[in-house]
Amino acid sequence: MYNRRAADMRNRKSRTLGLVVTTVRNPYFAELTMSIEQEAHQAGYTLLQGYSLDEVARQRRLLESMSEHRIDGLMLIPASGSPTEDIHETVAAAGIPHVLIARSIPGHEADYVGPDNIRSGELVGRHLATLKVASVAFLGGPPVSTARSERLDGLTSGLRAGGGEVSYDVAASAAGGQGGSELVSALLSAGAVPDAIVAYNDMYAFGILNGLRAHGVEPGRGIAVASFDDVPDAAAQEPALTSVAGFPEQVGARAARLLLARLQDPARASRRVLVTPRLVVRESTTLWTASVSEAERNAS
Amino acid sequence: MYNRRAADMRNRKSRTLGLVVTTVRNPYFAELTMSIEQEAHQAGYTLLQGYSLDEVARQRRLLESMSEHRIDGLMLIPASGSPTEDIHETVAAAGIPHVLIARSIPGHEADYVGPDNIRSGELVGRHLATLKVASVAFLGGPPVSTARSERLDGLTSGLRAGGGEVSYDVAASAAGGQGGSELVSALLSAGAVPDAIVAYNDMYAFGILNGLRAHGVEPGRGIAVASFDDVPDAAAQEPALTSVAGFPEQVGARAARLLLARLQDPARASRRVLVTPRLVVRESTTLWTASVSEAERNAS
DNA sequence: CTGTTAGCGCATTCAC
DNA sequence: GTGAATGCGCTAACAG
Repeated sequence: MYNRRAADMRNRKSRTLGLVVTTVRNPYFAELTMSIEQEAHQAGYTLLQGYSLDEVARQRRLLESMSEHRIDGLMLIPASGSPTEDIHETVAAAGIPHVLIARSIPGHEADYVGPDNIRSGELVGRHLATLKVASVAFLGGPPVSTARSERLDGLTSGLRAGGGEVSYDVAASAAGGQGGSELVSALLSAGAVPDAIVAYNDMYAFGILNGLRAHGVEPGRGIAVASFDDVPDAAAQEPALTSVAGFPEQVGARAARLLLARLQDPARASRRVLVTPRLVVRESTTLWTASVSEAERNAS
Repeated sequence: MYNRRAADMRNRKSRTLGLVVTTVRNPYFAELTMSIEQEAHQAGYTLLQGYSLDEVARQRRLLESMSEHRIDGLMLIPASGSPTEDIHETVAAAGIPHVLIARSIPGHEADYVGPDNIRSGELVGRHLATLKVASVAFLGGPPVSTARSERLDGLTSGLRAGGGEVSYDVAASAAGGQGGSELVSALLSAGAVPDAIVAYNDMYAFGILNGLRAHGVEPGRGIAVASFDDVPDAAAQEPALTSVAGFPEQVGARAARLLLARLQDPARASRRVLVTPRLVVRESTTLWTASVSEAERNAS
């Protein structure tokens, strides 16, 4: 049987790409991963995959290992708090082209593909403003993550642009390994009862829906809930979850193609590709609208 | 930087393992995959991964590609209907040790690790018999799959062993690309109203719960629903889903370790490892019990 | 056009 | 002990 490795060694390439993601437990990343594999396989590359579990140490070992294995290029969803040195000392030092996905690394110049988190946040903010929501809490997400801060920034500016007064202001609490349910408990038992909760992503939102119920608050009606990613299960929640679609297949495909393009032309300027998001409005926020209008009718 | 590929070529090894799964959209396989990666990485191997999408043609291309890349060993969740020739002509011909996971290939002698599907089916069968369920429909799953037929066989024998009379008998309909919701529609509009529906796995079961509601049947109370895998979301369903836990982390870890052991000793006899399942009883079946006792009380 | 050779980057072997 | 040659399986360049 043909030994491609020997041939590749002669040609000084490996026909192999690396993909490091944090986890594939999140359906968004699962979809992203499958999309990338499709694209890579179609282009004649095989995929070396690893999971960082969002731990920089593990990520570093994976990057070293993949660099030693001489991947031709790398796609990486950076673990939160990834030091730019880790990338430099491993892949960059070995001259391996790479594209960052979904999260960028501050101060690290590189190709990037991800959903447009700022616009995503704005979409949610404007929507909530339309509902006359007066206080919002932002819950969940890795403590340090560009995706998280972008979504939060977008949310804030969207609320303002929508003309809503956010008196309670956007209280943001990140997850130190906690799930949505625990975050809600912490929020409510601190005495805070916002009109709406915006979750970092659907995984947190699902926990938040349960957490609210556990505290006797009817999710959607008592407190509006919105989120990001629009994973398939979002539509199946009770109440169905308002979420901003992030199109993981598109993000994955464009990331893979961007890397392939760079392999052709290593000198090209680094690009930043933002996938346009779409807000999908469902009961978890519209129910709250209804309750407000009711209250208003009662008041007048 | 150290070039492991050159070293490996000299040593006639690649320190690389292959993993081919059908999809990682199913959380069961996602967990399995992550568990395998952990184990492989810890043993100093990197993982070449591919998704067959349950298509034999795609699987074949992946196996060829991985064989050419000289993986030291392979872990495979066979696409349904995989011909044993495909394995032989690719990995076996190249002398690559491999272990099959979750599904076996009839007539193919190889290491195997998976949940004990027969016992899993029996657990569900006995449970339903206890509830005095008199008719059962088995829905979903790849048309040809050892996992599916094993679960079905176990279910049937479990129902019998539990002393239940299964008058409606176990009507089994496999999924030709259809989801749980469509399968329920087909079943009900054919005039069949079983006491219980057993799904091939949780993914189908989730669709079935929705399908039942769409047809005005309250899932759990009107028709009991049980399933396999016990994915995290199973407990979060409304009603919470009775399911047989299949412990994907355990299956993955044991598969990886079995492969690593074979790499040490290629001559050893092939083994068949079955992970012991556990039935997790929840409302989707216990509600039905309640409704039956009520009906009996009313009758007497 | 077909057959031979040199070298990709290592580890192993042999000579010194 | 240190240092130079050999070969893993290919492909490209070269010679016949």
